[in-house]
Amino acid sequence: MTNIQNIRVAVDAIVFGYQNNQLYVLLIQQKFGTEELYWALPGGLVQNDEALQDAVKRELKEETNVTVNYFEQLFTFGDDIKRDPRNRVISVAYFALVDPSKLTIKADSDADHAQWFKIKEVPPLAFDHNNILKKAIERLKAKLTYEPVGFDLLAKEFLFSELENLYCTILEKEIDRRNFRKKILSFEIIEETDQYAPSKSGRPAKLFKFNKLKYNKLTKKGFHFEIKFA
Amino acid sequence: MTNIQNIRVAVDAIVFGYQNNQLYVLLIQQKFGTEELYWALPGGLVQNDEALQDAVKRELKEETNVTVNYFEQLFTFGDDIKRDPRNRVISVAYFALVDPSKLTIKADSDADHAQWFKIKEVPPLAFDHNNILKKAIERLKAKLTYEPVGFDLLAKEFLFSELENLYCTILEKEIDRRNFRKKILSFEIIEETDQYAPSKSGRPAKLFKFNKLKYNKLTKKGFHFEIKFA
DNA sequence: TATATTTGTGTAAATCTTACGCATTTAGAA
DNA sequence: TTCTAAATGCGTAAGATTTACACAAATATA
Repeated sequence: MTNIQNIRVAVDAIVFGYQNNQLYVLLIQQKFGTEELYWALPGGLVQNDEALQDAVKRELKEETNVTVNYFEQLFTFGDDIKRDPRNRVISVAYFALVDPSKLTIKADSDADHAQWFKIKEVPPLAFDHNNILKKAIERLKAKLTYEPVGFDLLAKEFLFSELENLYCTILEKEIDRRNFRKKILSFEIIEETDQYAPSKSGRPAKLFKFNKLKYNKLTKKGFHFEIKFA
Repeated sequence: MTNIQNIRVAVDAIVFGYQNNQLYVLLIQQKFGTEELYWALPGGLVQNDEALQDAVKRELKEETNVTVNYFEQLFTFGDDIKRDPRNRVISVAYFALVDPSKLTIKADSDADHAQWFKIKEVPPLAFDHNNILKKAIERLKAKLTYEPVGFDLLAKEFLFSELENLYCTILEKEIDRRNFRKKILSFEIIEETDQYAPSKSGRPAKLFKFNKLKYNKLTKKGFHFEIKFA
C-alpha cells in the first residue's frame, strides 16, 4: 500500500510567434531513444527547489536561448501513463506569445537545434506533443476572442491591417475590415501614433499601439474585451 | 547537476453542490502534523500506474464516499515550493459539479470526516487550499456564463426560478427574471415536462429539464451558449 | 371572498451588429 | 503627366439583440 511514488514532473513550453500572416511555434530537435531524431516542444524536468513557472523559463532559455516574461499555464498532461514510454512523467504545459523580434533565434551552443515552424508545417513530434500543441492552439484561438492577446504577437507599433490579418489567420475566419476596425477602436485601448508605415502600394497606413495601462484600468471598471465573428 | 528529482504529485478535488439557494463545497477533516486538525479539499498522492483523473476519483471516493463521473482539470499548483511544508508536492486540482441527491453523505468508515460547507462559511483550510478553492469558484462563475453547467447542479427536473436563483446566488448579481427566462428559452435546450412542482404559495410552476443531446447537436452546428448580465 | 405570492407572457425603446459604398492616398504603369 | 491598381479610412441604413418594464393567471391562506 505504501508504495513509494515514482513519477517525474516535467514542464513543456508552447511559444507562439507571428510574422507575415503566419503563426509560428518554437520547436527543438531532441534525441529520443538511441538514434531517432524528433522535433519536440522545449521543456524538461523540474528541479526540486524550483517553481514550475521558473522551470519552463529556464528550460526554454537553455534549449532555445529565447527569454519569455509571461507564461500561462495551459494544462497538465498525466492521464496517459505511457506518454513517455521510458518513465511515468507528467508534464505541466505552459504557453507564451512573443513579438516578431524574437523570431530570429540567437546563436547559442544549445539553441542550434531550435527552430520556428509554421503552424501548418509542424512535423510529427515526440511523445504527445502534437496533442499538447493542438490544445495550445485551441486556447490561443479562444483567448484571442476574449482577451487582447493579439497585441503580444505584434510589434509595439503595428498596422490595423496586421491586427486584422492576425485574427483572420489564426481564427481561420473572414472578417469585415471596416466592422473590425470600428469594434476595436470602440474599446479605446489602442492609440494612433504619428508614424506612418512604409507602404508598398496603396494609401500609407497609420501605426497604432496598444495601451495596456488603459486596458487594465478599464478592466478594473468592469470592461470586458470581446470580439465575435459571424 | 543530475540531482534525482524528489517531487510528489498529488490531486485535489473541488466538488460543488447547490441546495436551497446556497452553493456548497465538499471538505474533509485532515490530520496535519501532530495534533492540529484542519479542514481540507479531498485529495492525495497519485499512484505510479494511475491516470490523474482516476486518482481524483479514487481519492474522493475513499475520503468522502462520493462518486463523480466528470472532473474538469482546474489548475496545477506547484509554484510555491513550500505549499506543503513537509515535502515538495505539486497538486493537480480538479473540479466537479454534483446534483442535490449527493449532498447527503453516505455513511462510511472514512467518510465520517467529510462534510458539505456553505461557500460563505468555509473555514481556514490546510495548505493553500483556500487559494485553490478561490480559483475554482472563479472558474465556476466563468463557466456558468459560457456553458450550460448550471443544470449539473440541479435535479434532473427543476423550476425556472431555481435556475434563476442559482445564477443570482453564484454570480452574486441581480437578474431580470423575465429576460433571463426569455434568453434561456430562446436557446431551445431545455424542455417543459408535464409535471408541476408542489408549491407553497403562488401559482404552481412547471418543471423543466435540460436536453443535453440537443445541446450537443446544436453545439456541433456552431451554437454557443452564453448568458451575459448588466 | 379577498389578499398575498409566485408564475407566465408581452412590448417598446435603446443598443449593438451586420452588410455594404465610397472617397482618399499612395506606387507604378502607360 | 495621367491613369490604374491597391490599400486605407470613414459612414450609414437595416436588422438583430438587449434592456426595462407592466400586467394577467393560478394557487394558498386568512
